[in-house]
Amino acid sequence: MPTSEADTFIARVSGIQYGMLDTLLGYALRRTQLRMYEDFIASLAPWGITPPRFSAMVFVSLNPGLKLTQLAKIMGIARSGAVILVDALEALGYMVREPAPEDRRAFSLRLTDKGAQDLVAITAAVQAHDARVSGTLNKAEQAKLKRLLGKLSDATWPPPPKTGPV
Amino acid sequence: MPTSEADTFIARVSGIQYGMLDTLLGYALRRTQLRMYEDFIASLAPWGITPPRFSAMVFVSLNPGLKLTQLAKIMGIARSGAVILVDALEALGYMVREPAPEDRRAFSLRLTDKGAQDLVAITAAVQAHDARVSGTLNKAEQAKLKRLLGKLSDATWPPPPKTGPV
DNA sequence: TATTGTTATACTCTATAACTATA
DNA sequence: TATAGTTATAGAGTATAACAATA
Repeated sequence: MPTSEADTFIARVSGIQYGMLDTLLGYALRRTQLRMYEDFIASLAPWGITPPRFSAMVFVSLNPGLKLTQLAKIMGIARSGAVILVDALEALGYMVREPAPEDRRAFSLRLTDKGAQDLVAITAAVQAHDARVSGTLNKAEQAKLKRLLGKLSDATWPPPPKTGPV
Repeated sequence: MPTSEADTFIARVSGIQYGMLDTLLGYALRRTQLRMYEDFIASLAPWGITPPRFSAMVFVSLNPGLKLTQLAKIMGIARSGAVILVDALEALGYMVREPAPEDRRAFSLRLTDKGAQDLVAITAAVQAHDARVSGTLNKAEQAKLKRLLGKLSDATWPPPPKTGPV
């Protein structure tokens, strides 16, 4: 959420030269994502839900019995990060660790009843947020944008060259 | 850059249900931006340049005499963040604070000779990174994607509703 | 030996608030 | 009084590394 001194939203400032920044896909992506992330936080503040927490709830909801290590892998974070994430969702009363029957080292994750119930409203709020922001574009544009982002993020990219300063 | 245990890149895991996450613009944006940010860091590692540092160098280069407070506003960060950013660029020998003639409280920022020189190579590396990643899409798709992102991020969004848990 | 979850620790990036010197 | 830059401090979020229990 915007705060007193610093707006996380990178508003365009008139009279300032942006130069080649305006030609970069990465800069456009960064501006958009930063602003949308901020709107997500503001929209979900009543539930204490952040984007990673929401993703974790959805994954556990649709893939019950998920282990911490699997969740970490799916979300692209370290296991220690998954521990903290699950701790937070447990503290919110949304998730629990249960002993895994087949592996006494591991825990199976599942949503609590409260978690499953609240996830309905949370999901609706997330969808409303996403639709409200997307509403700036028409339906065809929204579909096009999602398709292009999906194509870009799922593609194999050539590795960065090993070059550097002379 | 990918590390031993945790890939920051959120790779899609087969056999996992993603549910409505795959319908969200925000999720697609997050996945793409995270991966591209990581590629930027890897590509610019030889110079110690991160996306915010690059932006700051470009802004100061094109808008010489910029004050710290202005830089903070342009970049959407707090003044204390701008201090740290400029400190880092000063430590790299790329930027200096100069007394502002018209206001003895303020500093004018400018690039050092080294900063201006290296910015040429750095800019080329950034453009190469951006083009390499964008190369997954054809030229028309790249243009379309940038246009849609620009339209989305520059638009005025309706504010989040004040609703919450019952 | 390898893996699971955990803890300890640290680093980055961001923020707020209080301070100082000017305006 | 208000503003520019600074400093102190803290809170997310991320990481690595080492550990105990179990495979």
